[in-house]
Amino acid sequence: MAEVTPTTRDGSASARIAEAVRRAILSGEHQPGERIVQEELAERYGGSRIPVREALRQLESEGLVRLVANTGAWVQSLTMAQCSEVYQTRERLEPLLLRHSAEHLTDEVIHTLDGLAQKMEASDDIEEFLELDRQFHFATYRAEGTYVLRDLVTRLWNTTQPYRRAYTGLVDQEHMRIFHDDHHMLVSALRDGDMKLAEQIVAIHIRRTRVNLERHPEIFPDTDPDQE
Amino acid sequence: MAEVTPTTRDGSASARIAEAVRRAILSGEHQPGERIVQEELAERYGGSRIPVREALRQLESEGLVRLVANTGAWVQSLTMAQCSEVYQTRERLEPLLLRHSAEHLTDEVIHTLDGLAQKMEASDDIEEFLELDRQFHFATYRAEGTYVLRDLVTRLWNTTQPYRRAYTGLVDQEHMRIFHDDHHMLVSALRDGDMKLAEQIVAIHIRRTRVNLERHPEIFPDTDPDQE
DNA sequence: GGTGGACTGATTGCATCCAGTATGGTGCTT
DNA sequence: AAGCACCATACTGGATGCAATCAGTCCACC
Repeated sequence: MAEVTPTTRDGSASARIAEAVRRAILSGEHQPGERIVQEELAERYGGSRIPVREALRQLESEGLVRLVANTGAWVQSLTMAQCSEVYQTRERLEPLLLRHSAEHLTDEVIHTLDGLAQKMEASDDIEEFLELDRQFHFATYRAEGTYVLRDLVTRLWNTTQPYRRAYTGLVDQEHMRIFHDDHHMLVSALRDGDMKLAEQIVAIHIRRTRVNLERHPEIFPDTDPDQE
Repeated sequence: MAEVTPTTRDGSASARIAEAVRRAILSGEHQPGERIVQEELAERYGGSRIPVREALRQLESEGLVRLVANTGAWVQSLTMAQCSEVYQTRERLEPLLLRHSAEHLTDEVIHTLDGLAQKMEASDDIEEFLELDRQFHFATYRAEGTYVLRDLVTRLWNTTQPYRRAYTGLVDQEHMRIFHDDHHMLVSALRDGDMKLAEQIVAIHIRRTRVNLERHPEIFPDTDPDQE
């Protein structure tokens, strides 16, 4: 999986564990709402509970894990409203990030994008599809120099990953067709260097996905047990 | 100081320390680039280094602290480019947050806003000014139910606080006049229920501050020692 | 039979202790 | 005198162990 880590600066155990748990959550190995026991992670990744706890703190700050004092940790689950909120945030931020990336989108990058878009269209495996989709969009986000915005967007993608997975399993041919069309249109706009259009396409693409997600309340938890 | 905590869910030592250090950074007690020694914090807040380390991990994730493995922790410092990036992000997000808050902006809230705007105009103390400014804007952000977006905005405010402080000390009468006018116009638009205008004012207000900040490169660190 | 309370097992939170690593200073070499 | 290597010190990273807290269960009582 690519582009999963928002902010890792050291190679210590706690960072390693944070990365591993993050991947486990994003890959669907740990489902939203699932309990996380410190000692299990410690044993699994070979260490004591100390680095595990630090990793969980970090993941909590990233919105992937929910900690309750003296009680435990759970994989964060979002209500539909919260998920929608994240998507609305992405609608605003990703066009901005794309704009910052404009100068780095060389012919070579665009060629890669084209390849990814086609490969995605040929894919019939959900996990592969999700991974390609992620690679595609982040390939367009190459803003360099500073990383605040890309980190932010990465986190937003991460927190909504489980619902993207659930939704992808439900989507019909017609919507999938439109989804792929968006990608091809984006590649085309970028090839023409029409950044204004590209930004609009990204915003619409995200919004389209959000609206579709909102049509499937069944993939979200029924009640929202006061998880602030 | 109000509205400082983005995501605190427990009352344990590590959460208490995180809160205290966060406040110390935001209040200017700890300057960007300043070294943070775990043991000093442990002694100061009464505890061992374990909860201190967890607190630092959390603050790192919030962008207030920078950790380097086996070396130490520093108060995060931003380059001008990074600071500008945060402001551009705010330009996109705060109007969205304001829109979500619309239904909660009762007459009473607007009266409070008006009071804050006037009090700010009368203030000649930088710290008081900064605090009032924060209170003013967050009083307009009352979106309830979900908190992702408000947490995000809180974090963005937090990471740029030191530079807002430095800039406030430099600003001249003319710019200050415009700054206050923005606030009064915002109150007026909210009073009229003209949310579209209100959103525009917020965006312009943030952009104006960003542009002014960019005119003062001297408040940012000269070099940017590869702090990713 | 249902409800309330006490107990027990499991798990978290934290402190102490030890090992590993980076930094700064000193002395030696060229 | 300048540069380099080495060493000592201070700090961080992690493991173990103990106290505190929560959840789930069983039993008594209504």
